[in-house]
Amino acid sequence: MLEFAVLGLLQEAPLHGYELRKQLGRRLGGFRAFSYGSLYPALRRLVRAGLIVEAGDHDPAGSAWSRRGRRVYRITAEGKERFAEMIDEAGPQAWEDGSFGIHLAFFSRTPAETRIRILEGRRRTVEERRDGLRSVLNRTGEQIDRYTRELHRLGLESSEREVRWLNELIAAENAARDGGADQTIPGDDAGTDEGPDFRERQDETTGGA
Amino acid sequence: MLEFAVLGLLQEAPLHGYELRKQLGRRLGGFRAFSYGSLYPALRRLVRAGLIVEAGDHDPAGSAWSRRGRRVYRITAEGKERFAEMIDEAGPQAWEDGSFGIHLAFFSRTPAETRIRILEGRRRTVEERRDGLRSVLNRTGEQIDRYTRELHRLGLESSEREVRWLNELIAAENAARDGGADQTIPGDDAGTDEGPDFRERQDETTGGA
DNA sequence: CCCAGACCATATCGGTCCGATACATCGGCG
DNA sequence: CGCCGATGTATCGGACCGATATGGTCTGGG
Repeated sequence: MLEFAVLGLLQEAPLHGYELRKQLGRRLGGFRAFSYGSLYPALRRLVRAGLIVEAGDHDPAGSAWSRRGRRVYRITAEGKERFAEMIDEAGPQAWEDGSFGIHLAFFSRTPAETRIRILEGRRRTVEERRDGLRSVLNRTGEQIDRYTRELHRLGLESSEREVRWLNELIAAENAARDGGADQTIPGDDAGTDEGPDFRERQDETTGGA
Repeated sequence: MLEFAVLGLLQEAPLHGYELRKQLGRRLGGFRAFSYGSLYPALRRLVRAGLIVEAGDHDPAGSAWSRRGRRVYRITAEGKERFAEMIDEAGPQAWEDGSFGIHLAFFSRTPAETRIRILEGRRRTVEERRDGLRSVLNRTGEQIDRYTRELHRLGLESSEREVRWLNELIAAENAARDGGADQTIPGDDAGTDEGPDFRERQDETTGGA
């Protein structure tokens, strides 16, 4: 997953580790974060696989200095190929929370068809969770712990909200496909849906910013 | 974290690995899940540390059979002690998403004082994330990717929602402390708090699907 | 009656990722 | 001038996941 994200970012500009991590954190909006303990080994793996190369130190921002010790990486042709493959391989794991966010963060490099496939897969996942929670909350009159119940309630609201959000995105994708290059989200008529709010699942971690 | 959860669950009843995992998943409402690859080694660790012991196979449900091969664990006195200590040690990591959910799932075994400390810590964490996202969304007119932006929007809404949820819980804790044994969530007036805090409390049901 | 398929149950292995930490350099600020 | 905070690379131990292996037991259908 990290490797996928790195490949995606390097496609836009050559970067060094430190910067890569910051950008990634920003891009994912705290949805997921990666530590150096993951990043540096990943970079080495990617170099070994020939998907990226260590480039000379061109400071991309054109700043005056060229710090010693920093290693700037650039994506190779094989890297771009591999990235495209990975998008295409987008399977069930892609709708499982962590991967979903990362895929979404690189959606502009993803064919529309795949985008919809991923969004719908994610929706299915979240709907299942939502239904499970809903039935648990409805079923039991009073056998479960109050705090557990609150956790369920938060989870349910989150799922409902996320489904709604996904419906908006899916509708926008369809509209864009049919209509043309429209970028705005339609008024709403994702319909069929309910209330407020979302929430992610496990993980999440902090985030930069 | 897993060890904490196991200790918490075994405090209610002796269980074997498989059942432990199911209960844990239910209890956390999908908020977090643990795999056998984590669970079994954890159980061995806990046994080695003397916090739990392998008990004879009393089928707790009183079912007729007593499956061969299953290993039922019971918490020891040291285990209970350790669990209490762990609750007390609840530090910053406890408001970081994963741990928060687990702590909350065992809140009924947590002293009210600690409960509030954890809830407020979590609120602080979420508020920071929320504010970060909010400023990112406000600041940039049009420099970031549409999908990234959507991710941010979802994150922001969930943070806002969670802060509100936390405020309800905190208010309930305070009310319970002042008032008495009241279990219901009061109208609301966490006071001193940020912005728009109205909220309808309708019972969802959401009809549909 | 027997076998298939679903669920119960324990266990291990390889791998990803986190958290802490170490160690340098650089730019300011008092 | 000395210290601090950000920049930057790197490693190590450990937690946890996902796939997989290996069996046992229950249920039901032909």
